[in-house]
Amino acid sequence: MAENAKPKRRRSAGAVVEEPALAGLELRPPGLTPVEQEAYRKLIDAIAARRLLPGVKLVEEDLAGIFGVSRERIRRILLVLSQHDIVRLEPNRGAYVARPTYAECQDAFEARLLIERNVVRALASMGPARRRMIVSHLRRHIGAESEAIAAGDRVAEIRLSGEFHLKMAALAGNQRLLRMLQDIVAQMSLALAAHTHAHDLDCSISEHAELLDAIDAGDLDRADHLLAHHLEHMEAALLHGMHGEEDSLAAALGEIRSGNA
Amino acid sequence: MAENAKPKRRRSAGAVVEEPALAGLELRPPGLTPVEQEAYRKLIDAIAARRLLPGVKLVEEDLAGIFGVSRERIRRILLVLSQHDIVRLEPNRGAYVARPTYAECQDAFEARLLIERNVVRALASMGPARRRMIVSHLRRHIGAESEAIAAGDRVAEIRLSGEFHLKMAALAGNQRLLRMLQDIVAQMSLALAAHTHAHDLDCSISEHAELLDAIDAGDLDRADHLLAHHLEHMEAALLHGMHGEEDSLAAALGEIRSGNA
DNA sequence: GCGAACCATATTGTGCACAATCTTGCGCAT
DNA sequence: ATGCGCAAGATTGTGCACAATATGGTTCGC
Repeated sequence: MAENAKPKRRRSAGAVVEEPALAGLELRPPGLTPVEQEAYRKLIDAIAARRLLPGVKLVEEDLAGIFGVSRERIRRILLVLSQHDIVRLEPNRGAYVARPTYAECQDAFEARLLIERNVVRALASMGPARRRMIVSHLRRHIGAESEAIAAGDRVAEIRLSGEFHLKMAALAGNQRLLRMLQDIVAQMSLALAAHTHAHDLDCSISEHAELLDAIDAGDLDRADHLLAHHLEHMEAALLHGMHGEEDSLAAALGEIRSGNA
Repeated sequence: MAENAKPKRRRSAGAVVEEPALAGLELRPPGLTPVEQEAYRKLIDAIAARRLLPGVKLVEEDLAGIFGVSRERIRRILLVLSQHDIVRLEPNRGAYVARPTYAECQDAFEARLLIERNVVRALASMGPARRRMIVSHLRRHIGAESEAIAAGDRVAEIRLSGEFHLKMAALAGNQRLLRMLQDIVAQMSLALAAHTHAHDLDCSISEHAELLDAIDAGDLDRADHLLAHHLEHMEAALLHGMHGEEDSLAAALGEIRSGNA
């Protein structure tokens, strides 16, 4: 009687089911109607897949037309996105896909390392049964990553690579840390798109597999070490790509890559 | 020529100045006009000072009258607050000050411990000169806390106690971690208000002083240990207060303490 | 007397119209 | 030819009016 009003859902998102902890992965910003959440998710997807690049102007009326909703709804969505540092709102000028600065990236990396180390530690120190469950799920995910690479599907590869980290966080069970990481991953995706030219090394899949092995074995130190390496790898690549261009002419010229449609 | 457009600011907020890193303390949600940010800040202040209790209904028109702005502005502010889990927006029912659940508090505590340990570690491992600067600032803050206690100003005491932690984060220099902690502290303030009856031990000031001594001495391990103790102290008190009442009759009855004006 | 449907009121949700602001392109003077 | 100013168009910002929904009390039927 006094239970929640969500009797029978689950088993609707296709492949990602059977594991309740993964339910938190779905983006559900509060205060938005289902229709708005849909559009919100599509925007985030577009960013994760690099279809929306940093600096692109998001014209309200255009978005309204694309998603088939009114301009005020778009307006609310943009406001929410701005709270998560995914969109930059300039007064009287409009909304732009965020272009993270050097300092922001450094901060984000520090936060990410902090969160993910905690996540991996949590996973690796769970009971054997639960750990087996988790590892099995993540191995399947890596399988999907491999397929995407084999098929040459660059977009899917990028998306799945980021999702791997989010799935780990979801499985660790802390909703708050998961949401923090979601924001960070999105921002990092933007930073990589903006400042990295050869983004061949977003996330090497072999490192994912090794990390998973360590978790499987319950080897805390090794898992921690591998993760730290993995992330510092990314950080070095990104921060190197950004080195010196920040707030400089190059960054300004980089803004050219706007252009709608 | 290619520098930022912030030539000479600073030195405007009265007592809290002379330290650039503390500038990040001021709440500035993006996408809100200055007028809206003002109202936003007042709402957060009211929550930090326990003048706004969890579960209280926030009627749009009332707030509009109080702050002297239009209803649509209030609407935007509430949407932003909902993104930070400070306000719960129920469709067609209205906005309510959030009442964190047991699970949310656990997650928040884990995140908080993670962030603050990193903050304290960062502070304690800074160079001697910088460390002296920081410690001096924080000691002055503790002085203010003492005064509030001596004067019997309960409201100021609560506010300053929470602010101590935020100042440490601000001085550590990571903006993103700071903002995360701001959200967590606000939520925790709500949780304490909602579920703790004798909230005499929000934060004991002597623990702040001890922690600061350890940072001053550059004693990483001791600082880390003291912080962990300090927070676990709080956690135990809160989670004990909440034990069993979650989603139960008690929680439902607790909603009675609404009443506007 | 009890319960259920109904209506009045209060509150939130949404679309629209217009105001404010920025951008762009043109023309004019130097 | 170059730079300045101005006007037209495009885009964002805001208030208002009305629709949709929830709430609480009342009345009617059993």
